[in-house]
Amino acid sequence: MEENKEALEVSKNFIEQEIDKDLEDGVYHHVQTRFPPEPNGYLHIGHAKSILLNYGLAQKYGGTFNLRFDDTNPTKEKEEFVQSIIEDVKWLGADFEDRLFFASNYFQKMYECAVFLIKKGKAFVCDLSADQIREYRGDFTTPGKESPYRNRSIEENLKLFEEMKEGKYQDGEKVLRAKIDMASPNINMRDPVIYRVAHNTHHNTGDAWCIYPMYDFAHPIEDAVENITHSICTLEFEDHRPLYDWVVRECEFENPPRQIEFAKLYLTNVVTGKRYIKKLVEDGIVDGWDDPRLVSIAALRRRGYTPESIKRFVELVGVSKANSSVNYAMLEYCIREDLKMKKPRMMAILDPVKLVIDNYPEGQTEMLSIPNNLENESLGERDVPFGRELYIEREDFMENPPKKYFRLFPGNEVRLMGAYFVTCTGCEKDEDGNVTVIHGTYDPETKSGSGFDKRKVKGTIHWVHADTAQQVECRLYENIVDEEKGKLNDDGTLNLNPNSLTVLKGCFAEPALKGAKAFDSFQFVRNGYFCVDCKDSTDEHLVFNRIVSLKSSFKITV
RNA sequence: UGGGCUAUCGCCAAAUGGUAAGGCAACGGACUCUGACUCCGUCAUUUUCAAGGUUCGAAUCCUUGUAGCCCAGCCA
Repeated sequence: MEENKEALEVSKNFIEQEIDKDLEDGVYHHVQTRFPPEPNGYLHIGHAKSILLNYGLAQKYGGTFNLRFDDTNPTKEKEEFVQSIIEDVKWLGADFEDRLFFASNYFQKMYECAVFLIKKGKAFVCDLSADQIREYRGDFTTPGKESPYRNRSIEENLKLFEEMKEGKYQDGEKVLRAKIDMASPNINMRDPVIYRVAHNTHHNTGDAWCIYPMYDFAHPIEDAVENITHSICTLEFEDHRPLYDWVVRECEFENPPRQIEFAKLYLTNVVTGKRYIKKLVEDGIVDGWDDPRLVSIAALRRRGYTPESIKRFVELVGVSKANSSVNYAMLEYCIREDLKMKKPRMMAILDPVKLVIDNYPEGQTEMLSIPNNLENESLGERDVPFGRELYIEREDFMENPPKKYFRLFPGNEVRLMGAYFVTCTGCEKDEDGNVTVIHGTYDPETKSGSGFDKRKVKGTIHWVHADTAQQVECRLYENIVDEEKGKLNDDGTLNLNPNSLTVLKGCFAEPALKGAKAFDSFQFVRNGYFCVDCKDSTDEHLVFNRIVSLKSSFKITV
């Protein structure tokens, strides 16, 4: 038993090892993490990794986790996104309690920090245009030139910055820059802009400010103000770490936070990246941010993924600094794992063909009690009507079967799931040779649950009762992108899957799904797990045994 | 091309100088009232990007290469 426990214990990831070290060395005495999204879009599976990682660390170390909106750029941010992000983070189970913060609520503090830097001679107001600043910055191989405004007096800088704040200048006319090192091999350290003028209405602060701090200046301050210990972000910010450290040092914060970077999550066969998702949504290629073909949190939720399955997925994937692309099959595995014990398994027929049981009394209907989930008795049973005429899956019958075909063919006996054994006696066809009706006979002795064991059958098929079945429309969703990492091709195109949405009409479901209004949209998961569209009213899942295959791709330009 | 980072099975990923975990996928086989699930087995020893070196011992240390990712926004 104890051995088992140990085997199950996952080894610590590199971030946890770093935290252990910090705690041992007394650098920090607690752990405080945060998830700091900019409210400029919907969250996706990649964010889930960050959210669950940060929340998980806080939990493991007995610390707390904040949700903070990094809303320092009024031109991109919207209230709509704030709401959706809050909803998604909560749904994932990352409990930030009452610690919901906005970077924009720290604008005064950031302003004071900027003034403090000016007074220390560490920041200056620069009149160079954006283009000029770029020229002065140099490039990878040539060092930058110092701005002619770099050596203004502290008094002048203070006055000018105050005027920037008061709205005396147009957008782009002046900026505040940190005074660091124009010759640094790290371009981020070449006197970076830390405040710009932007006469925009902010979703939170309205028109209170017309100067806004840049990420590199704002983020370390946000972290420090919230007493964050470990500021976890993605790899592309590694080059910014020296600047992060510069800001917290020069602003003289006590117990400054520490930035640690990890590799983003990429999934094969999907579009990650807000930019591409946005394009797909705006071009109407998908139906919205929660279209089940996407991997936004909202889409995954609608598609039937549970928070637990996503959490499990993130744990399985692990954390490292190596750029990698996780196989989509891993995500599917996680949802199958989660669903197979928790959800009832009901029957539906996607491609129906009638099966008539000729020796079953005409007009008779009986209710069969079928377990909702054989592996989890606590999910109970449901009543399913059974009668003379049923629908079964077209591919569960073959007139001339190949070897090892265990389902229905003339002379073969199979079990109707939860019901009786039925032997195929033949079929009717139309003039084109398509099967229209299959005939069979059943054996009353073989009723499910009766303990009948005189003979066995190799195949079991699902069915619905023709008279009482619900006619439904099924939407089969595949991933929208059929390409590694969901990234752009060299020619600026994305490979899309033409069969990402297949609408099947004339499908039938058992009556128990009657309340499942949203049955009009459900999702192929893998090896037959389908779920009803969870958007509106239900989260029922169905089980099936067919696989939909991918076909060739077409392209769109993004 | 300057700087930063990374490289371990088809895909993730452990191993912190002591003799290559685990999961996904795949493939066998058993079981089966869902061809699912479950179970059992196989899956890095001319082995850790390559080539040298140090060491009793190297994925781990050193040297020299190679490949990939990120950076020249008044975005985050």
